[in-house]
Amino acid sequence: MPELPEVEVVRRGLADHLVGRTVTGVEVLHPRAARRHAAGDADLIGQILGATVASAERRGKFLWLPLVHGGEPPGVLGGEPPDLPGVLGGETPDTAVVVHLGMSGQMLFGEGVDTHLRIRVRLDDGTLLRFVDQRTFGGWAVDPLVEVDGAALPASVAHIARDPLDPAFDRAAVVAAMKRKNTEVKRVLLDQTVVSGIGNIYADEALWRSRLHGRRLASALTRPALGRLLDDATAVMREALDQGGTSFDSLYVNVNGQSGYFERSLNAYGRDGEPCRRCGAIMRREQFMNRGSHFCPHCQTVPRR
DNA sequence: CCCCTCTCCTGATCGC
DNA sequence: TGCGATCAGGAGAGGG
Repeated sequence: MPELPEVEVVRRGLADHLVGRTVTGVEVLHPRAARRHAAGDADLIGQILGATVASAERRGKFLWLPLVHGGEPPGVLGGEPPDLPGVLGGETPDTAVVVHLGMSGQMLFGEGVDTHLRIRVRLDDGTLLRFVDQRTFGGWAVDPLVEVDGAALPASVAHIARDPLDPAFDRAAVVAAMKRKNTEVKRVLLDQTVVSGIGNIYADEALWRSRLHGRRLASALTRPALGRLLDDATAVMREALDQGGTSFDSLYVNVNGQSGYFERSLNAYGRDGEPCRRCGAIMRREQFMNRGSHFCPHCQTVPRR
């Protein structure tokens, strides 16, 4: 399940391979991959074809590729990277391809035969970019870029809060927003309009580190406790990103398991029935929000309610 | 506005 | 061996 660290690994790979490249071919092979593009497959293709990728951006779990359209390819044909981020050949992008990996999406470079190939893009240097997605929860769309709070965001990403790795992330404001929520704290961690990038795995890990049960009410926790929880979520995602750099190939993220990180470093997710690494109590799993929640019943006491 | 439930999808796995 | 049921969950639509 790609959450912030896995998506950031993908973003870096896209930045390395796509910036300055011009799209010479696009095929949409499965209608669900373009369902978020309201104007339809043909329009999506038309907006990407011939465009040049200016950069590779991310907020939370959303990726996007700002596009420069028309005319001369920018002066990077000799391989010179653009020196102004987000600006290529003097043009400012006003649209972007938004990519969400959903549950199982992968962005892969090179020729390949994939059962779940959804979109293929040919680039001006001859390479092929493949969007492969088994469960089809992911997809692509082309959106106008809009300015929100000093950031240029695709319209469909405008409602997503900054993530903890964003230099402009406002920790105090997020803690205050968490405190205002009259709902269980795990819901708040997963609410991408409060803080983005955290999914089910890192929510469980952060709650374990903070010794909090996810069903505790956010509004009943102290601001310092909420701050520590946010810091724990940030730390676990940073550590995962660090390990992602070594245990994942930068372009071939295995979202279905078997990475070094998932084998070694998870303390909560998927460890039900095993001893807590802190106290030895047997970890438990319960249903919450139609998904699994993993916790230590000794370290993370269940609220009465 | 706020909160919460449901739905989309397909491969792996399990029990009979 | 086959087959149906269950499970996994990000995000948004829609209900209360």
